[in-house]
Amino acid sequence: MLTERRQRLLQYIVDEYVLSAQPVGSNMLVEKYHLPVSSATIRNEMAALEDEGYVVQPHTSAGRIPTDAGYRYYVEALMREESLPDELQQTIRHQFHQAARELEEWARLAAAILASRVRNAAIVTTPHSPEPRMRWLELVGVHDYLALVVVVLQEARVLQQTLSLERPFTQEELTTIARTLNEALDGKSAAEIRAQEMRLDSAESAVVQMAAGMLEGADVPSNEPSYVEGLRDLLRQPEFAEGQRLLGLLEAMEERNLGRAIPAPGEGNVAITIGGEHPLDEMRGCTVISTRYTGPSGLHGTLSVVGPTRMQYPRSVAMVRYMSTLMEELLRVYFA
Amino acid sequence: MLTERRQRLLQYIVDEYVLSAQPVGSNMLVEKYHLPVSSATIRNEMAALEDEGYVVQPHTSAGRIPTDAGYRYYVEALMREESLPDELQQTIRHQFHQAARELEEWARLAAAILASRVRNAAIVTTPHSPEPRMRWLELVGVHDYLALVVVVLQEARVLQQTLSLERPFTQEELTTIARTLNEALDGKSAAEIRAQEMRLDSAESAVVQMAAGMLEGADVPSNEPSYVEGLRDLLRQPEFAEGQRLLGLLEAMEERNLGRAIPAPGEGNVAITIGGEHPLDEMRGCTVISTRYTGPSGLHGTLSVVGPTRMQYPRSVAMVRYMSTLMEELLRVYFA
DNA sequence: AGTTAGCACTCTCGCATTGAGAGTGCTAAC
DNA sequence: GTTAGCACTCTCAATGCGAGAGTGCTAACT
Repeated sequence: MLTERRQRLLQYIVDEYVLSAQPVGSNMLVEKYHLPVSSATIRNEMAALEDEGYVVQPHTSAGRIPTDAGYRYYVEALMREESLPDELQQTIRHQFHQAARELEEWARLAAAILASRVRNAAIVTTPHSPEPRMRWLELVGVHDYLALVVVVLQEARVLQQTLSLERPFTQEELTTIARTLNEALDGKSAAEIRAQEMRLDSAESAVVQMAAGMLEGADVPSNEPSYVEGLRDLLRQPEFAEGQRLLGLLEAMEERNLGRAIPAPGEGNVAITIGGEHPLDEMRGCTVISTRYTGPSGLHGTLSVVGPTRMQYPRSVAMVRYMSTLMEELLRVYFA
Repeated sequence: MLTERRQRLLQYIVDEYVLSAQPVGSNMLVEKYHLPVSSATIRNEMAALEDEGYVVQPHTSAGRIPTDAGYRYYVEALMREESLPDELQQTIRHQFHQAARELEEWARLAAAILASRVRNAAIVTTPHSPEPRMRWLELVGVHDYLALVVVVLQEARVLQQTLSLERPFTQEELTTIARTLNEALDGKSAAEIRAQEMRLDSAESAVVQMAAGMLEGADVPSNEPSYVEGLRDLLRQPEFAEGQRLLGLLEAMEERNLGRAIPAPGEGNVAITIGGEHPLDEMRGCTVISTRYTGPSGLHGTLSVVGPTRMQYPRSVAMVRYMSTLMEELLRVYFA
């Protein structure tokens, strides 16, 4: 447990370093914050903080910068949570009301706003349900032997897939099949569809199989549509100036799934993963702040900010939190 | 018009520079290519090439590197077009046959393969038609006052948009409206729909308006879904090592539309835009190689490779060309 | 006229040196 | 517990230097 004074000191160091990206020295702190002690005292205290592992100096005779543990302490104990100014809330709200009334569009917009406000990358997944249920099914012929299977989920998400037919079907035939199946499958989940006993001819059975597969596929994390915005802002950070650093991050974000890179907090919480706490090596040096937003009937999605560990924590947390409540509000109204 | 020897020389310089990213000197050329003249002669010739504007030296006493004009000459006159080895063609073909039979998936895969083979970024737009036509329309209720309008285009593309209803509608009512409209609108373009005289109640009219709008929106370039792959590879190029260079490019590619950054060649041609030939400043230093692939009934899309001007032209052109014919073949079969 | 050997010239790059500046840790005194 | 003072360390920018690369030019050769 740190003394009161060391806590304040750590807080100053983090705040300063986040702002300037420069190691923070004792003199500077005394002057800037009008501390009632001399720089020598501060130096003693900083040495203590270093012993505890909260700060390091990049080299002898440089100021201190926070370690991952330092940020962690800051986040847990020192950070005072901000709330967004009313006018900013209004501005953002306004941007949403100007946007089209589409779930996808909202997610994209949320990512864009988040990224631009925290000046880092943001990732938002569109709302989806853990157990997607069928709302509507349609078969549209592309040509005699090929049909498009269009599935609408209860969560107002539309999936499509192509189905090869074993013999020519007319559109009338397809429509008839779709109508029959629609009645049988309405509101059902993939598991329920597969469990259901039905008398089906082979074409119908193929469609049912495909529909069930589509439902199952819809909840696989890699298929969760997500929007990444603000990579530019990330590239602008001095941490990524050489570009090679970002390369690893990009690969981590593109290839493997975001799911592994981004922690999934419980509802209402904001998860903060700092630097070395990440399971992925490429994410060292990065902090991810993420939360989960939920809507009616199990619908949920994730909002995250990705940046260097040196990031504006209070502001980012406030933004993520606010965007989350906003998305939840929008979802409630949408599915009124 | 360059003499035969100077042409060869330019070709060597381009080939070498593309490979090594280092300025090319006279001695090196004589040795590596066993030229029947001395390095002094080569120096004279290179000075001449420099006068003509095809090469420059980054500083006195460095070798020469090609200018944009040099690359242009190379592309026009010197480059011998490669064709892809049969086995590579087979490999690629195989990758496509393993993929799902979806237009979107094909475009994504094409971008990924293109990028990985030329080690640069690749952009592929999904096939779309210049005048999209209605194939199918469906209305799915989300709740009493909200419905999803799902439109399937003839090109097997599915659009969705949300429609606010002025009074509560049951799903039966919605289905009836959709059925009526389907008959009236089948195969029609946005213009034809708007021109058509119909007796409609206000709900039907709202749906028709929205559908027409969706059709129109589908061909706006900014809505053309496109897949960008291989940004990693781009970042790996020494030209973009500092990262800030790429930043401009990323912005150009994200914000304004790709349409402006990417030339649209006539059918069957491969357009090559080199460095300063680009209208956008951010693209200086980059070459874009792109072609258009076409399918049945006016369907078309674009395949492009984006890289530094120092790029493997023959190989890239061959890849782009091959992927284009492959996409065309796939489209033909798909819409058989 | 074209080619070439020879050579002076120029520029980059890596390396070591230097001095200023920043910031520390330590000690001894308050 | 605090602090003044000071030696110490390390970075950073500037400077100088030598090696190396590659050129352009000239004069001689075919």
